[in-house]
Amino acid sequence: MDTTEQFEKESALSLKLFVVLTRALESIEKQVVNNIKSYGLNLTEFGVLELLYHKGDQPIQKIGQKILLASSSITYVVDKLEEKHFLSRKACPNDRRVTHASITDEGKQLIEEIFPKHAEALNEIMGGLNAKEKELMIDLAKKLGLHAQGL
Amino acid sequence: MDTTEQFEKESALSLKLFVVLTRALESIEKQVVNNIKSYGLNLTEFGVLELLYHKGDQPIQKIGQKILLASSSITYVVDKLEEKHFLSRKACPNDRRVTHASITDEGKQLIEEIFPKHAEALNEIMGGLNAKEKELMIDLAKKLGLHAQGL
DNA sequence: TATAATTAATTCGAAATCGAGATATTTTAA
DNA sequence: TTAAAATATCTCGATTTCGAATTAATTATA
Repeated sequence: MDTTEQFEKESALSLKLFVVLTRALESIEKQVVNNIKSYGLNLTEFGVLELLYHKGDQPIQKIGQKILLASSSITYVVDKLEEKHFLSRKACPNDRRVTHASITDEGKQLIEEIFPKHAEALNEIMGGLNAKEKELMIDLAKKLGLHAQGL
Repeated sequence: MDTTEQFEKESALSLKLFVVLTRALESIEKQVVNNIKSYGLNLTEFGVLELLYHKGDQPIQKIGQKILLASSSITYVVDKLEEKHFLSRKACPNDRRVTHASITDEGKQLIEEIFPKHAEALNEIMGGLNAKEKELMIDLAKKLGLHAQGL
């Protein structure tokens, strides 16, 4: 096989991988969203609350980095969660440009209720793979993500 | 290891897989979107055009099934593409409920220009994995997606 | 120190997506 | 054969996300 052919084959694989991954994640997310929306949250809101619950108070801008969301979008999501009383904004004493988002007791209570069910549902949704395969896929996804991120 | 412990471990893996996959695909899509938007298309529009180019005319509703989009959203996307003269609607002679979407010459020209570059870019974006790993991941993603879809 | 560059959060308008409901047509079944 | 159920598309209003521009505060630099 010459180099051109080699390259064609590799490209076809990359394309295929992209399509298959996209479709798989669409199906998975559809399920997850369904589970979470019965608690009045969307996936982004859940992600933000979960982050605050497990990692503690965060500068608003840090949240955007972790959830991969534009700064204007975080403002919007934090507004929504604040309206629902699941988090509160707290001025940062060191740097007056910064606002911290902090999960409320009500928010904690919600996450403590949702999270185990979310984990269980996710486990069913991911039931197409066994433990070994999941570990394998985690490694592959990490490699893939790291490379793509660094471009 | 007892069954509870087993289950906890499996759940943790599922959770991790979900997070890692989501992050990876976010990074990948960000790159792909950047490449495509320089041609005035978003990812959905590109997907629709590409489908029509490679699979021929399609009933509007079929498009939604393949791209995983709500019927109201397809109407919107097809409107956009029609405005840009990349596709046209054609009444179905057999079933008057149905409208076919058909790629125009202008649309074909665009896809013929974009697609090779898209494939090449995607190949770089996916450069974190070698061919064997890609094949492996394709299989895993297929399994995962099929199972999630069937729930 | 004064000025310039950077950073954090917000506002605003536009785009993309959804779900519920409407309309037209076709298919099923009583 | 007619009435009921199903199907395809579209309209409409609401939600979520984005990018560009704005404001305020901090840090770097001349």
